[in-house]
Amino acid sequence: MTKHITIKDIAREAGVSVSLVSFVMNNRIGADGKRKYRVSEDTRLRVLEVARRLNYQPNSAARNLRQGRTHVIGAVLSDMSNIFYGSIARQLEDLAIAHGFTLLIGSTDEDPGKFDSVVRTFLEKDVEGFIVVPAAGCDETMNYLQDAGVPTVVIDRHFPYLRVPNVITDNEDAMEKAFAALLQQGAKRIHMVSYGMRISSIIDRETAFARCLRQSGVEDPEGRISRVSFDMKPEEPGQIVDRLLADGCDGLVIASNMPAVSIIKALFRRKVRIQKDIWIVSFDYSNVYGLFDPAIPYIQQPLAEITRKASDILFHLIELRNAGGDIRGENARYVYEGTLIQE
Amino acid sequence: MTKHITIKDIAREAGVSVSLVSFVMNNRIGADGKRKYRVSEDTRLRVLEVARRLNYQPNSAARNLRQGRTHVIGAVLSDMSNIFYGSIARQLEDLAIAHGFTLLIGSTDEDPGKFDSVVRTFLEKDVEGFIVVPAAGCDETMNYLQDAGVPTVVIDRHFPYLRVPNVITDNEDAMEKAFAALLQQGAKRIHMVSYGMRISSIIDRETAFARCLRQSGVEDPEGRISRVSFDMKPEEPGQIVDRLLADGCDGLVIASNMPAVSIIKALFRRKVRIQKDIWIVSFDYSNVYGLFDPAIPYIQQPLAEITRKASDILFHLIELRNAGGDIRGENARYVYEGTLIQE
DNA sequence: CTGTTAGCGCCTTCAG
DNA sequence: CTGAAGGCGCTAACAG
Repeated sequence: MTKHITIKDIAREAGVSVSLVSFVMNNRIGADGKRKYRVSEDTRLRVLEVARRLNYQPNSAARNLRQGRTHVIGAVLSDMSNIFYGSIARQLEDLAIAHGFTLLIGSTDEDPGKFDSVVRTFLEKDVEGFIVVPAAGCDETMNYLQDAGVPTVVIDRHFPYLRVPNVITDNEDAMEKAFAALLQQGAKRIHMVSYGMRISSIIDRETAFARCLRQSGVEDPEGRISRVSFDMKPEEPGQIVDRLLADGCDGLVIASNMPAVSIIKALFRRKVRIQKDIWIVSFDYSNVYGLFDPAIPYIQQPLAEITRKASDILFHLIELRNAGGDIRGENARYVYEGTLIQE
Repeated sequence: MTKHITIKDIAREAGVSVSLVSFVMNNRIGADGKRKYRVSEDTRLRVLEVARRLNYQPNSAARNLRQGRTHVIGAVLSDMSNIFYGSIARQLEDLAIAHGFTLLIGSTDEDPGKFDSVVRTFLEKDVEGFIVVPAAGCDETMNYLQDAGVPTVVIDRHFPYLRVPNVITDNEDAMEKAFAALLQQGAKRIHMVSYGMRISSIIDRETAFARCLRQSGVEDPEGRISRVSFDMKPEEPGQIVDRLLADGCDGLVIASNMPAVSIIKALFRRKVRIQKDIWIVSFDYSNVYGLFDPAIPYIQQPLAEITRKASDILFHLIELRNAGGDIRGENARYVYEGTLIQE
């Protein structure tokens, strides 16, 4: 059992008072270039020396209690074992560190119940703010965060009735790019494989897809959209592929990387020649796209920009709030363009 | 700025003392089926009602300070945007929640400097224990954790000189299985692509590979091992593949999923027919393996068992330590078998 | 069954 | 430039 060293121990050892130790430890240089506290160089060095010798570790619980701050933020994501969210988590981690914060990460599995429980847990840990990917049906929790004035930024999706800052990709525009790529390949009978989840990113992609189809003279776009569930059952991809093939589909947009992998495998097993018998364009990176000739193009979201912007906003809100401001009402929306990539 | 409700507010509102409120909030039922504190049902309900009405949120900083516990553990991993570690992180998250803990996750990028800085940050946040994937060269930090008696479990790798509990896959055995699969396919000239990092998992796989080769009559196994760096440069895979092909390689073990994807892509671009001109067996899951016929077999590590065992041990150590025990010296080692999977 | 009280470690005014 | 002292919110003796 390690006995924890406190500033008291240091004070005794250095022959000064606890407050002096505290002064030394927090002697940041203010905006005016002057030090916050005036301590003689002599005692400063002595205290520092003792602290190092005793291997002093400040107790954050005490500091948190005293200052009402934790320097922790929370990221509430869909599932960090999915590479898309794993990358987001990783980038947010680096950004948090750069701002002197620590990042808590929670997965919701697109379940509003889990979403709520992650948020409550993090709130109990006194996170100072959130970056969230809201699950479908989590309105109540989001409203709570908004009403409570907890600094929160929504990414990846938008929430029409929610007045919080929002950073996303322009999904309708992205779909138009994907669709155009298929047309250019000469695809005549284009289908889409989407998610059943009613979240804005997916809905926007579907909306744009339907519009594109109509512009190509298709009257019933809905008949060209197949949907898989988030926790994909093993038989789903095969069933969908059979339906697509029966309909003579020769061009396919897939709305996300997870279903893309499954659909591509199902096609592969049926000996369908990908990028020959059927042209595919997908959303979000997967390492399988490069294994075809030509490679499967995909829409790349500017995750670096998105995470960057989101964390900038969040840290700004946190500052604002700590300065006593009311942040409710801050609800700017930032939309970035996706890029069609072909490896 | 939300005014925080404290037990004091509740006490005033409910007309009782703060301690009674505290009793009510912490009135867990002990192992003996009896409550820890005796509070009349009447006041209990009244307090609970007021707490709910005022939307009371306990202040964890104060609680942490008082009890010296945070109910937070840290996972120090290589890079959570890699699916292998992302899955581990995700499973550890669920296990932590199940034990009433919250998980902090940090990435090291296999850099001992980052490793150290993540550990220090988490220590400052008063984590109660660690599950770590040690980077090569992080001995100093690990020694510190060991000496300080911080509950720590090492996974994925082992550290010969370190006396902390360890949960890993039997990598030598796994390599034997992988090698046997290649022999069975009739491969005559077998190579290995490995990582340059000197971490035990990789070393063990290389050792077993060399042994297998020698048993097949190859005198210079080292000449059959190519190594890529962790932050793989774009040209590396192509250069390695060219070397393999020049040597007439017809069987290949790849020591990890990340290089596997790159090597497979490089072979693909050179029109080498995978599982025909050259047989591949890999380690750890990737979704590209299933896109070949037959699928590329791979060694699957029992991550669920490993994370489960590791967290069981960790929570046990934490309990022990909180009961005043000295946990230094606990250094059991648990080794699980990998499985050769072919989709 | 209920109330009083003493800190947990730290920061920060207020005096000297 | 330095020291003393109060208190952040909560828990756990200790009294009643």
